[in-house]
Amino acid sequence: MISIPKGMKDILPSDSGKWQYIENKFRTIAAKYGFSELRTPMVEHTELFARGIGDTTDVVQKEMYSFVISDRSLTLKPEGTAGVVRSFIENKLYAAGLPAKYFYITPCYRYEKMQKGRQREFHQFGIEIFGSDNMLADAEVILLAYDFLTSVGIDDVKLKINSIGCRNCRSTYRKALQDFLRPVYDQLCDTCKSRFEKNPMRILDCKDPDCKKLVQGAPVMLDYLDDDCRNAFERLKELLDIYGIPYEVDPGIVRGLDYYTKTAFEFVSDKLGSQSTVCGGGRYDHLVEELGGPATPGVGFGLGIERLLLILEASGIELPGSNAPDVLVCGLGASAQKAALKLAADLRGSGMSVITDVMERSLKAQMKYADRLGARFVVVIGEDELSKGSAVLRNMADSSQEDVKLEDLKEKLSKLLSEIR
RNA sequence: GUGGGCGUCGUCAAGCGGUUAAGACCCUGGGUUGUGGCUCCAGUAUACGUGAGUUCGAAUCUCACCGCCCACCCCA
Repeated sequence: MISIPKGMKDILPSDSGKWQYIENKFRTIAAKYGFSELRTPMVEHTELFARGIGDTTDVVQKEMYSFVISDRSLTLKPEGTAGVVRSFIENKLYAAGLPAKYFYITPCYRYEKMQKGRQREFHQFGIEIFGSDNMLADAEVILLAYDFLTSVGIDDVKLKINSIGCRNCRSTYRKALQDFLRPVYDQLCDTCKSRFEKNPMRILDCKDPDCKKLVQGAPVMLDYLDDDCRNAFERLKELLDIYGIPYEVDPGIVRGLDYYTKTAFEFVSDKLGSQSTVCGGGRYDHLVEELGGPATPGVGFGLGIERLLLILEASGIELPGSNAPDVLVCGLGASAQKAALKLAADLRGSGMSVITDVMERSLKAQMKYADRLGARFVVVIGEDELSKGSAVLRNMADSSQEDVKLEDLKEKLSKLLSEIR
């Protein structure tokens, strides 16, 4: 047997309804806020991610699905934003006027070790707003995510926000933090030693008890923001209050992708094991420019669909979206079968979901079949009914049944079905 | 890259040195009623991850490999 590659997951028929529901919900909400879908290819030039995400990040250094074909190095997208930015620039979408608002739904690929809430192929949807450096844009991005999560019934995720400043404040802060830690460098744990140069802000978040002690009293990013960035952060908090979105300031939020500036945020859940982030995003004021476009600020989020489903499941939230047919039509005997098949086609024509048996099994077996599929009604046509020009209509929910004239059946059924829905 | 746990019918799950390797669910057929869900009867399976080793004897013990899961790291 050839099995699925590690880290990949089939989305089985028993689950695909949930996926469709989630995707539709997101499309609907995104449209409500004026976002349009932008679809970009699965594969981009490796360089796009190296420059966009940052070539010192873990994602780029060791997690990309890259391959060389015909002397070009290509990579399966590890996240959604870079491709959208590339397309925005390449198609000169900025010329159509700003702000520009897009959403996407896409698989992503990262070569990592599997664990709860983490796969090598995973699915993400997200939004981006280009052209606004105003916190109204950041707040709208967060609002949309919040609106979405609430609308699918999730009410216990926490929003954590932070500002990691612009380039200027960040480099002064970085220095200050390194200066603070340098005297105790030798006492840091091994991972933190390697973080010291690469990503010193992560040291603040280390779980090692020794490191925790050592970072006591360390400088805090928020104290190093320049006036502009501090005002922006205050403004963002104000706007979140206006929208009535609860949040908590967490100076430990440091997005792992290099392109972020100022606003960084995460929606976290305690139902995800150690991968607690279900949605993450922030502002990236230089990404468009760095990738060769006109200086254009941007802000957006990405939300992990698998993680969302994990939360929903752990919360006992049932999603609508069953594939149960409306009716099973059963014909007993050759001429009744003929009538049944015609009837089924007719009913489908009027929009109902109709099953007929394709194994010519007994009535009893077909009833079981209907039950297993969750069919709401069964129509039985036997020789008796056929000669009377009628059929038996059975309601599976309450086991009631009645004779109905064939010509009245369609109308009767659609009436009953509309009552149920 | 580093740790820890686990691999028995399609699924769940007993068995822990000698068993015809339980049981339940699912599935199929049938009884009560041309008719499901409840009930009763019957039926179907090449199930001990792979390979070595220990032993008179291994699903049970040892080792290796493979696979799955979880955690570190990182992130959606």
